[in-house]
Order: sequence, then structure tokens, then C-alpha cells
Amino acid sequence: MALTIGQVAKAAHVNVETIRYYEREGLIPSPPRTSAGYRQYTEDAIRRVRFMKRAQRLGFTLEEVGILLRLRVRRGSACHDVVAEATKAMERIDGKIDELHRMREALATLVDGCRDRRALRGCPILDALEGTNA
Amino acid sequence: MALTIGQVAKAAHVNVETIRYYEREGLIPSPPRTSAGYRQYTEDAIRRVRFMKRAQRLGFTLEEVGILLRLRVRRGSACHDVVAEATKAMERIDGKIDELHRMREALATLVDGCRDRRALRGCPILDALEGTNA
DNA sequence: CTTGACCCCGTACCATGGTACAGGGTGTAT
DNA sequence: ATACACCCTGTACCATGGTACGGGGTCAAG
Repeated sequence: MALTIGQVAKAAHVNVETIRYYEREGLIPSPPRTSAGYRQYTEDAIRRVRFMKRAQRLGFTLEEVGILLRLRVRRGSACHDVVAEATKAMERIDGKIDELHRMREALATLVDGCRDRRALRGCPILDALEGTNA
Repeated sequence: MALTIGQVAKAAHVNVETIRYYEREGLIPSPPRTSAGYRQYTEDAIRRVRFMKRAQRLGFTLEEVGILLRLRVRRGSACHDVVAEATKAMERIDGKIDELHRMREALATLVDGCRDRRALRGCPILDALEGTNA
């Protein structure tokens, strides 16, 4: 049995309006409707919305999320483009992972300093990120 | 010699208005002024702004960035709170890193599928993230 | 057969994070 | 001494990503 918009929203921990907003923006496909006009979703919609929220928390815009969601292998078609786009995305992800590792390091330094009751001069967070690429 | 707002903006690759905005929002300290009222920054301001932009790209809000920037060891003071806050931040960072690794995996799967000219059914990005915590 | 929880559409509004003037002063190079 | 790039304040505006109505239809339970 198909899911209503309310069920999808609940499962994905978002507002009903958010799902309609995504549909308006073309980020999730318009689902089939019942004769009364109710949207009918499958489980896939839940996964999709969860993915969108996850990606947003990682600093991707909805536009970027849309690009990721449209990446899929269609037979005989634009494989080259898919690989190119996916590769670009992977590079950006690697960059993010690196930056997060550096931030983590900085915080660890801060905690250590605190634990040792050593006075740290300056701001370790800034210090630890010193000299990284703009 | 002190830096003008324009020099800081250029070095941090942001707009002059952005720096004034951060100051209004209390995210960077109000710098001293010349007798003519010009703001006088040090190199530190550049690092600070760069850090803010970096953190934003990683999905932190300016408010969260503000909390991170205020984390530092002050002698004799609230070490416990600093450790607690830093630990929380580290956990959130670890979560982000995990999610990014999963996204990366998903993209790698997609690229492999393309390279092998195998037809993948469904969307590998969604599939690879299946069953992860909401 | 009505009540309550849910759905529809449309439009307006909101918070965050800036960006863009307008109107005026500064500083230095020629 | 005048031009030009830069600084100041204030206020208005903008894009993104939603959120909140208002006015109305739907459907299952009692």
C-alpha cells in the first residue's frame, strides 16, 4: 500500500511542507495521485528525503543534492558524464573529509591542553588550521 | 602595519560587507580604529574569516562557528565546559566524516558500475546509504 | 452522518547569510 | 588641489530553504 505525504514526512523527520517544496523545486519526482488527488509515495521517497537532509548537513546545497540524485547509470547513455560528475563530487567529499579531520585534530589539541592544565596561548582551533589552503 | 578591511576581505576571499556583517553579528571582535574611524585588523582576522568559511562549507551554521571560535582555554576558568563543548563538536565531526565516507563509497560504486558497463538497477547513491541512521 | 485527522492548492511569511546602494569622509599620487 | 580608490554608516534588498496560513475536500471511526 502506498504512503501518504504525511507518512513520508514523519518517517524522514521533516515537515509535510518540506516535501511539497522539494517537489515544486523538482528535487523529488511528482508521485502518482489517488482519484482524490492524494500523493502516493513508495519507501523510496523516504530514502530520498533522508539523503537530502543528510547531504545538506554536510554542506551541500539542494542544487548539488539534485545533481547527485540525478546521477545514475542509464543504459547506453552519457556514462562519461556520470563518471565525470561523480568524480568531481568525490573530490569535493575528500576535501571535506580532510578539513573535518583537521578540525577534529584542533579540538583534540584543545581538550588535551585543558586536561593537562597547561595554558595554551592563542586559539588552538585557528592555530591548527593555520596554513591550509584557502 | 595594520590591515584594512579591504585587505582582509581580499586575503580571505570574501566581500568587505561580509566582514562587517560578521562583526555586527558578534562573530569577529570589533577591531581598533584609526583616528579617521578605519578598522585596523591583524593577520588573525584573515585566519578567523577563513575558518568561518571553511566551517560553513562543512555544514556548520555561523552560530555553531561562533561557539567553536569562543572555545579556548582561559586560565583558571571553565575548563570543564570547554572540554564538554569540544567533545560534543568532535562527535558531530565524526558523524559528518562517517556520512561523507558513505557518500564517497556510493559514488565509487556508481563509477565502477559505469566503468564495467554493467546495468545497475536503482540509484546506487540511495542504495549505498540504505539503512543508515536517520 | 458528523467529527477529527489528514490531504489539496495558493500565497504569504520567515530565518540565515549575506549583498548592494546612497550619501559622505579619507589618503595618496600627480 | 583634484582625482581615484578606498573607508564609514545606515538601510534596503536578495537567494536559499523552508514554514505557516486560509479556504476547502477526503476518509475512517463512532
